[in-house]
Amino acid sequence: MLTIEMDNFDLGQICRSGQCFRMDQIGDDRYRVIAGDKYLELTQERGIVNFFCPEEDFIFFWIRYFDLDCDYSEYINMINPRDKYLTAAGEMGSGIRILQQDLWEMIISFLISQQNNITRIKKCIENISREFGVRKTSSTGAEYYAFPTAEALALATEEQLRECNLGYRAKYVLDTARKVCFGDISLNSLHDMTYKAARKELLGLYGVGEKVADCICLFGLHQLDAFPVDTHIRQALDAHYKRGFPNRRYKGCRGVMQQYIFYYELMK
DNA sequence: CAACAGGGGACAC
DNA sequence: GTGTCCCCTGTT
Repeated sequence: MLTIEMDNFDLGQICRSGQCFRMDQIGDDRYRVIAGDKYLELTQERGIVNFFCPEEDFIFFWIRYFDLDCDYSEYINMINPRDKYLTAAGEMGSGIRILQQDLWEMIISFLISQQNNITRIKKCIENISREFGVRKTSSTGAEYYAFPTAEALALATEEQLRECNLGYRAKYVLDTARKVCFGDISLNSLHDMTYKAARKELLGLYGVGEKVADCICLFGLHQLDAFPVDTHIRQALDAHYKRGFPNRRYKGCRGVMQQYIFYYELMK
């Protein structure tokens, strides 16, 4: 077990913010995360966070995953004090982090997310992981299924994916898995692109529209300027930013502000 | 039982 | 850019 003390870090907020569909609260202060083929349980009391994993995984995986090298008070302090709405949102979600999740996992997860609610998205992802992912045992002895690889999903049939409750999204997932396998799109190269270029590339995938592309950029490529606009954000923007969101001021971290707004709308 | 909405997107005009 | 269909599933 590893213990750290961390500011602007709240597992409950991160969990509820809904960026990770495989993060769950499993006890009063205890959470579980499955990311790629990795498993982690962790607890938090105030600023003290306990990671139940080998030190190696913490250093080479979870630090990056939870963006622990980044001081989020800098984002909070960037908020215009005269913007009462965003100030309140930042206070409510001050412990949120933009997780650095796996690109492939984000592409599939947000393909599934369209016209869908979080409970069902989670079920769908557990279903495809159970069907097509590798069964593993964590260092703490927990059994879980890794997120399925592109190769595994490319070999699936649309019917099998529909049985995982994906509905009409099954064909999107299948098409994308095959494109990745055949090299029609290089996931590695997306990491080297600008936000604009990566977004454009992602929009070429069947089933990926602007909102989904921005979610993938934000959570899978850590492009912090990506600003996904869903129905909730749309309503918030219409209500509080009738002359448009101050994009100039928050250039480079618009996605962080989006998360504060999204969480605030969810929780207030 | 029917209606409806849930973190959209494709496609045709 | 607007409208229409998609036709999924859980909830009301």
